[in-house]
Amino acid sequence: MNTTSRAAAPRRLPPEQRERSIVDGAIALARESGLEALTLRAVAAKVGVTPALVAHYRPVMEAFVAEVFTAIVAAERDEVIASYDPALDLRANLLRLIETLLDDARDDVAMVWVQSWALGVRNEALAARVRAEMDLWQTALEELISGALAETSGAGVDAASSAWMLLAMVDGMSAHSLVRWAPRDRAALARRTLAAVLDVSAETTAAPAGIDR
Amino acid sequence: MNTTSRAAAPRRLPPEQRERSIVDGAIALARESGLEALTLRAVAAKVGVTPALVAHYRPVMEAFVAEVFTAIVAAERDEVIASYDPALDLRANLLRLIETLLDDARDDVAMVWVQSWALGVRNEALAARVRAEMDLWQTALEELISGALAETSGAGVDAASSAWMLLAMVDGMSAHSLVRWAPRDRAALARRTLAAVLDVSAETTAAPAGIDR
DNA sequence: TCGACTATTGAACAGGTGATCAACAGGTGC
DNA sequence: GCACCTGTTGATCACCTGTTCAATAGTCGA
Repeated sequence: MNTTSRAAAPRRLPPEQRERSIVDGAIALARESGLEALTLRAVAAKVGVTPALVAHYRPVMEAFVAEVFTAIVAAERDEVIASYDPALDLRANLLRLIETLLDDARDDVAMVWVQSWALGVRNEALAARVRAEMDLWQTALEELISGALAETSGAGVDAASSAWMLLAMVDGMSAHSLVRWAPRDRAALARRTLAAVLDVSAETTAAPAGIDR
Repeated sequence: MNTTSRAAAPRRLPPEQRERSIVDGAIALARESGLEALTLRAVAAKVGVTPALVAHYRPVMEAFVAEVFTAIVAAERDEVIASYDPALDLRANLLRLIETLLDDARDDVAMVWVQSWALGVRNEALAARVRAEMDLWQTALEELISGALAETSGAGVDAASSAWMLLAMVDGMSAHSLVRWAPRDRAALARRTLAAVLDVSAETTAAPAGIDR
């Protein structure tokens, strides 16, 4: 009932099925305990097989870590981006997006990201995947932002660098949350973050909850 | 001429001197290769002594890592804060500060920070030190920012949350730099970052324009 | 039913980690 | 010059890591 959550799998599975089982187990493990917890033996225990079998399906652990990273963050990105609500304007959607990314419930993915930057220093395969995923985030955000700027009167604001700043800010806050260093009101911070990035006066939203001063 | 940069130390040293030698070696090693490289044997090799001697002076490695972290980032903070130039106004000083923090030359300290967040998940002693250092940064920045806001017309901007955002943004960019994901012009980004945090129109040069909505 | 194919295992390897401790040896005081 | 004190070492422990490979055993087709 702890780490060995999955019962020992049936003795012999078709390769595709076993492979999926191992990859899924690794993804679940990384979500729970971070990318650093992805050891051959830990994955094997999680899935209920021998370390040698994990090594059989994923011979190079470094590459496996990179693969798991991509699977996790790509899924998250798809999910977050897909939660776009056409009924709302772009600015409201952006705010929702930031709130989602800063949500405590996403601390598992935050841990994966932070560890990916640290591990990327010595795992170049991982670093390349990290850059690719960040490019995708940057592109997606830039698109949303330039749309939001067009809605409001955001002339003179560079959407690309806004996206860059937004990513940096969200990622920085994620990193901080790993050591539990966070401000009291994350929602207020999300609004302030958006305002800062879109370079508008702090209180645009007519403040249903005044941010304070 | 490589990692064993220091010649083997004289056979027997007074404890304070030996201790300092070991701590200094560990700090140098962490700067070069990150906190994760701080192993008993690596530090010993760096200083030119036996692993057992390192363990003798620092019996618990986890605590030693936390200590080295504090030494490195506290020194950096002191240095950066001390480079305040009274001849310039506060905003200019803030800009210089951001530029300094984003400078490539500080990638070593950036690596220490990012690894500290990742390691802090499992090293609570380290996490506590990290929070303490971040508090000090936050306080120092908040002071500078509130001063800058008083100089210019920064009414309505909350200095505390500005400091928070600035830290997040700088830290996020540091994390990104570890996997070499960075924009071309860091100086321009520093200006844009400052403008965003102080909540002023994006292009202070071009559009001193009215902040609309 | 039996053979072939192959998924899976157990065991071992070489290398890494932090930590411990009896024994050695340099320096100082007598 | 000798003895004590203690800084320092070498060896060893238990445990971790990824990787390899011969041997086992499940399953399917003939």
